[in-house]
Amino acid sequence: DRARGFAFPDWAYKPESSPGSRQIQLWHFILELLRKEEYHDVIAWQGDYGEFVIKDPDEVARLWGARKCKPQMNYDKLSRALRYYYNKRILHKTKGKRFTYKFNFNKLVLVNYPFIDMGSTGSGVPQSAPPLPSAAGTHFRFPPSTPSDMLSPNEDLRSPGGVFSAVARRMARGSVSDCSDGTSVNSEIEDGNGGGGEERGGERGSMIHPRLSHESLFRMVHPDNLSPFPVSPLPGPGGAGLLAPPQSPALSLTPSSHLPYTPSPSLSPMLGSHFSFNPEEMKRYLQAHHQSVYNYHLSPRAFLHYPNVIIPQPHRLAQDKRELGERGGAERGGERERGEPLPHPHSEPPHLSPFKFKLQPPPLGRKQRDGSQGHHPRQSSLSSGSGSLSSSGLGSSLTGLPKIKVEPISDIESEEEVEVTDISDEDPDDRGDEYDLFSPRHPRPHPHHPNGTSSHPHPHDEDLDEDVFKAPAPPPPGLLPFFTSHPHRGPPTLKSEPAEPGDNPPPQPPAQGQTKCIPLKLRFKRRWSEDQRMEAMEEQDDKKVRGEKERERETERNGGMQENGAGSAPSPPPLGGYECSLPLAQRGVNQDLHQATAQLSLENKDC
DNA sequence: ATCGGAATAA
DNA sequence: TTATTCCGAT
Repeated sequence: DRARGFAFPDWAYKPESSPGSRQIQLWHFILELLRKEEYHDVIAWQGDYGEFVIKDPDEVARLWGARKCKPQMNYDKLSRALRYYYNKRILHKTKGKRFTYKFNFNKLVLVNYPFIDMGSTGSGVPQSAPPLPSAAGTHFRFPPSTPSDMLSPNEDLRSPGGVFSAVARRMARGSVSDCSDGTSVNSEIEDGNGGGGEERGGERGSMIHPRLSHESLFRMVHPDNLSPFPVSPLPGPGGAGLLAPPQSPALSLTPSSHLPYTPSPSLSPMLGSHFSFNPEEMKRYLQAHHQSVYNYHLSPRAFLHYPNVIIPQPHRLAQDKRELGERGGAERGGERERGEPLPHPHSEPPHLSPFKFKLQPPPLGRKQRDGSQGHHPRQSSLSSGSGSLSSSGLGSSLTGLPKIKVEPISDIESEEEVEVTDISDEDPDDRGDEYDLFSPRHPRPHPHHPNGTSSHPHPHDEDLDEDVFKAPAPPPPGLLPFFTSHPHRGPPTLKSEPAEPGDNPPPQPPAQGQTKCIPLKLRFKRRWSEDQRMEAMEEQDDKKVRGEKERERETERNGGMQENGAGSAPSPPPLGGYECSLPLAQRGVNQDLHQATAQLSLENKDC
């Protein structure tokens, strides 16, 4: 079964119709390659955070083809697949840079996947490298009776030899090359017997906790065994250790900040109620980002996995700021703030920018879809001063809503395009489970950002990445008003139902401006560029806040927690000097590459 | 190079 | 559903 032999956790595989068959997805594969030094001449992190360059498109294609047993694979095809990620917002293209794409790692990832270690070990890793999942972090403590028991007390979790390294090593085998579906070939993980072996020899010796199973560890991180993040476990080359290469030094909440990385989102509340973390930090972190979280309709459910995490409530930044200042220390654990949803800070009431809604044929083959629909409105477009969406029938019918594509009429930039996808046909329960919350499959954008100034994509577009979003929990049936036009003018805005004081976490706050409701039954897909602009704005705000409290925070940081200062390399001087150091052991690298490739061929023999 | 529609596969 | 394949457009 899959239980024992996966190179990647389940979520990394696309569920295939056929039960036993799951295949690695391209982006995981890419991440995989990016992790391995052997392939650094083929593909490597480079440039901004999350950015990577395919140095040898043909080779990458070849490798991909090998993995998928598609000998006819070429870059043209591969790139098409990559382009499909654009709308999924897993990737986007770095314009102007050949063969350069950018992963969508971002703060949302952090919010959703706090276990990702934002720290760094200081190894010469490119800024563009993503953070690694890690049990690291000083705030993190393994509860007794968890796999942590198996860890030596002194083990520095952050080090390459840390838990995740072990996990990763275990998970890693055979991941680079098999035409398998993850059900068969990769089953040698636990015992390290199988075909992989590439770096196994080296790893073997350093294997720290042989008894830790991927599963157990994984569950530690993710109760449901659903990792949101590419814990893609490719063991690093040789004994170097798998964490060696891609440690990201640079995942900061505010990329433009001078801080190497932000204080603590690295706190890793991964153990459910067992973990410990600095509430203050977490709070700050969350507060700094909840806005965007909400804007992106991240369901508070996402936090269910982290009981101690205060579910962010919509606040105004200024307010947050104040609050932060006030509460110096103690935290009331699970208490939540209940703030009035406020407009997005930087919402400008721009002139109305009409959208036109392209109705898209609803996906066929869905239950209620066919039979019940009186069918979608036939308007191909409509202008909306505000909330005209309701006229689309959204307000009255929860089902049978057509897919609509929203795009600003006035804006030539196709990047402003917004797509609204109806999901009314989905079973609300489907999204109920947390898995979905982490699922990369359901991009959700939000209303067009009013900010008109940032319409031109800067060449140096800040690397404000977005992540993939998940639809929020559906509101109690029957309570859905939907789009309500707001008295104010402004771009069409969506409104969400005010939270029921009771149990249901508050739905999304306005994404912006005097925005309102977002039909919970809608999912949005939007291009990054727009998100980025949006994020950029938020970043500004963050920075503002940060700046004012910088000193204070500095103090807190040092006092309240050691971050990664203690155990391992102090804040590494990470940035810079990676690309330059790339052409290091060209020889060795190539050798490794050959080796790997050879092995690849070997393992693929059964294609 | 890059993009994305269309048809199709698994 | 996620690619794969093909391909015309930019």
